[in-house]
Amino acid sequence: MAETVRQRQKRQTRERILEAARTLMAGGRGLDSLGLREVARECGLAATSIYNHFPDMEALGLALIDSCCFRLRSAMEYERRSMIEIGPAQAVDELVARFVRYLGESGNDFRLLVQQRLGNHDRYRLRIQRELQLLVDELAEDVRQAVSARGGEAVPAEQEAEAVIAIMFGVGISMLDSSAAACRVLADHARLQLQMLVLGGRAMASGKRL
Amino acid sequence: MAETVRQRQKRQTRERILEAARTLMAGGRGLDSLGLREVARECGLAATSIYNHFPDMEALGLALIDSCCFRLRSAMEYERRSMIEIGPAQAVDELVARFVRYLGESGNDFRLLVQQRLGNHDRYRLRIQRELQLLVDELAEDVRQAVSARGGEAVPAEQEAEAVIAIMFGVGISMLDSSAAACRVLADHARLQLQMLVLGGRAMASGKRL
DNA sequence: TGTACATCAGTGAACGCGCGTTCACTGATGTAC
DNA sequence: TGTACATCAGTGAACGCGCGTTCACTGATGTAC
Repeated sequence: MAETVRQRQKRQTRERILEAARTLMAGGRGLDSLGLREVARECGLAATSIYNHFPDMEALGLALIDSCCFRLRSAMEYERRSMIEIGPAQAVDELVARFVRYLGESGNDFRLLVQQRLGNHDRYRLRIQRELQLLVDELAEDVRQAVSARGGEAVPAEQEAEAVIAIMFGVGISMLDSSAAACRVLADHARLQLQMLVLGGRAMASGKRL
Repeated sequence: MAETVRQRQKRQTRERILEAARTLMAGGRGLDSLGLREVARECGLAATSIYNHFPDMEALGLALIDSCCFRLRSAMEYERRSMIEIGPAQAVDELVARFVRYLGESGNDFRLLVQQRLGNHDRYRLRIQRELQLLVDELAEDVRQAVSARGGEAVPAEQEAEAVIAIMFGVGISMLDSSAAACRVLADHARLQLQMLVLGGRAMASGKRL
């Protein structure tokens, strides 16, 4: 059955609430300090109306985290598709370029996720950890596929993927506070660091050790 | 002139306040949500007494951040000394071992620092960014010295150091939520990832490209 | 050394404020006949 | 199609509570003579 007017309005209001919360988190505030009345004010609702959409503030926070996870996942999943076809050098460039684009569009999401990954709220934290692990797993799988498709030696793919994410996130965090010019420099850093890592993965796969 | 009784007591109370604040931050709460009365309760003082030591809550937060930075710096600075003398393989092991020990002793410090690095409070954030940059700079300098002492080729030291810190922090964050057994596995990951990176740095220094 | 005064860490009451949540209510939308 | 009733998103007042900060005060410690 088609959505009734009431259902549509309710859905739209819910989206307005989440969008308002997302707006308020810009600037790096902790999710701890997000206030119900503040969210209501931001989206032009009475404070109590929020309770028609979320049973309490915790549920609102979780929904916000979920939407951030979804956007991160979408951005990076699209990315990983193309990685198999192009070579490792281009793959690194693509990966960085897309991550930079994601940060430009959803930098505050990223900030929120990394922040809450360390927060005291178990459900938020577990949700984010799971999401990031999926990211690593998918990247590792792609590394495996890409390498085997090109007939290369086996590399420690899972470790390489983990390090790739760590390096990108590290640079990403620095980018959040940087000007556009500084971001370009940081993106160069990320590319170089990832190249270094991938070279090391190859070396290790062909038996080299420190 | 020697410290008077009053001065000593004041200093000790100040330390008690900071220690109480530090205790309360265990478990990953945001610094945003740390309350004055809560801190006072934790260290057995009247709430208003805090104002004899810190002009406001912001100053208390900043002092707390400072003490966390100091402990991180001390832990890692001691580490870096020995890096020049031993080889790269042992240096990686040492680095990871000391970082793991630091996390064991001051895991909550680390959590707080990484969290506030993304916070909305400019002074906190800048202080932490500066501290981490110093860590990277010192590590880069050591990489340069160690490599040149052993007659190796020039490696992109600054980039390597940045990636080393990113990888260690990434693993460190995962360790915060992990059992002792899982931590040992994660430490293995860190070692492998760092070895991979250093191998890649060497390859890159000798002209290899992707 | 003893005394009189100054300093100042710590106290408890009070301030105005915004918090999350509950409640009874309104009125537009949906539904059954 | 028209009507009578049910649903439920949104409202505004009210709750108890803890917040950061101020203030005048106490009494132990420090200092000058």
